[in-house]
Amino acid sequence: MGKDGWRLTFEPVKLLSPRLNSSVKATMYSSDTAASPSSSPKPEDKNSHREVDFFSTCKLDDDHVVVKKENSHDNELDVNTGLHLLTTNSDQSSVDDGGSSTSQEKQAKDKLTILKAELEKMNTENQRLRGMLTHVSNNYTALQIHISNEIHKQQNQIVEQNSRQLNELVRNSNDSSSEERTQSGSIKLGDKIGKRNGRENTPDSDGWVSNKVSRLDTSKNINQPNESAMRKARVSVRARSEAPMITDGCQWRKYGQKMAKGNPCPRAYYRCTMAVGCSVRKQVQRCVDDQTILITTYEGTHSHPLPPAAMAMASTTSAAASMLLSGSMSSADAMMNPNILARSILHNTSSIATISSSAPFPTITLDLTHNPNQIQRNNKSTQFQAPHQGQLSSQNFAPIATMPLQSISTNQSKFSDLQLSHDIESSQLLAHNKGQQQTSFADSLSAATAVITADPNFTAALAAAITSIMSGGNTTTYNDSHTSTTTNTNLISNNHKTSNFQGN
DNA sequence: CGTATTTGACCGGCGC
DNA sequence: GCGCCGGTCAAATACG
Repeated sequence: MGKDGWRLTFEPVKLLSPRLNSSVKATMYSSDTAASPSSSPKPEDKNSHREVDFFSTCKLDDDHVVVKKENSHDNELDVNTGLHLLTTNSDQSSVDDGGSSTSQEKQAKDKLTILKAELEKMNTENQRLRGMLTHVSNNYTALQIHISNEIHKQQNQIVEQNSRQLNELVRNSNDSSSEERTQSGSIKLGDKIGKRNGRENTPDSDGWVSNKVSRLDTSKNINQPNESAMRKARVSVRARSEAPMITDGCQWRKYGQKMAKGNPCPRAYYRCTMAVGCSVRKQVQRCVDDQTILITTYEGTHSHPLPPAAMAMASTTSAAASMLLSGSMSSADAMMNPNILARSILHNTSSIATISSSAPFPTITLDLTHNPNQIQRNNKSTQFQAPHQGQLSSQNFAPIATMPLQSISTNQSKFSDLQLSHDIESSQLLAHNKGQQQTSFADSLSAATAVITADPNFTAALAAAITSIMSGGNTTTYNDSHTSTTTNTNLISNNHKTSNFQGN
């Protein structure tokens, strides 16, 4: 919008001061006639109708039509924020008008009042925009998930169709004596596919790991050789924290704890309790190498609105999971090309985000334990981040998707907040302020996830990594277990209806 | 007393 | 077939 537009739409702000109404209106009209070449007022009445035309031709929305209605307080809330750029000019014109009739002190008071009102309006507008941003962010995430699911559904249909066509070919090629037997076999295979698909789409399917995958499925379906290995994407977050669990804005209920092999620290299992049917679960475990590092592994997609505090983490995990799933990378491909992505991306960067190619679950790891200085210092060698327990050795854990160094540098000021270095952590521990520490971490994490998700380089790096894997592998397989990503589950028992917010 | 957590039992996958 | 392991369930317990 041009400068003229700003001035013209800003004029209603002056209506805050009734005393200035007449002069302001005069200014507005003069501005209208003099400085709106793009607008084309309809040649009707030159006063009242002209005002209507002015707003309409400035492409203002309904809110601004309201502004036109009356110079009441409602108007004050609907002023375009971009117009503040001309506040000085407009104020000067107002002051000039007033200066001719009142003292300068009164002018200053009026000006102060106007500025205060404008400040309030800006705050209001800021909050409104913030709300809109949250809303748009929510919609974006939901849309992304929906698109991903639709793609998977379509691919699933293609797989099923191809399977049936293959069976028909086999049946037709056989002689009449064996036709019946082959046909029954085809039906069985089709039934299996259908049953599997049906189960994946039913609410009963487990949104978590689904260890109860049928053996028949994995052994008989030639199109899905790695189904059991591609159940679901996980997003793992590594961060330094003394707290037993990081604060991510969601409500969790602990439902189990196990001693995992190779780690003296127990692994805790949590499920989201913000909604009854929410399938999101997470595992929390301390790193075996450095027990100050807390590894939180998320899986699933929230089926309910999230508070702003939880949006950052949820957006990050769901986006990362969607990206992983849309890659449709077979585990075998990844295992055979453990470093292909590392080679395909920048060599001289340290890992901020890593994708685990190890079976059984595609896992993306966001490492928040290194400060940017360390990252840049160590950029010579691709630093391996200790994998989540159960993610095998470094040979199998390929640090493949890395944030470009330039991106890190660009966002260094932001990342300096999120990279919880030892120094910061130690000072916080010395302060014995655990709550403050966790709040700081939550803020840092929010900032981190916001930066990560907003950074196109990060997305591009992940996309390039996945594309590289897909193009590098000989087989492009689709695993319909992806559809379970957003499938809700009823496994959560009814006695879990209440929850305790665990934000420390 | 209601709710959350703990913890042993159970289940399924997987390797040998 | 057996044992190991990860994940989940659910009764027991703790807690406010």
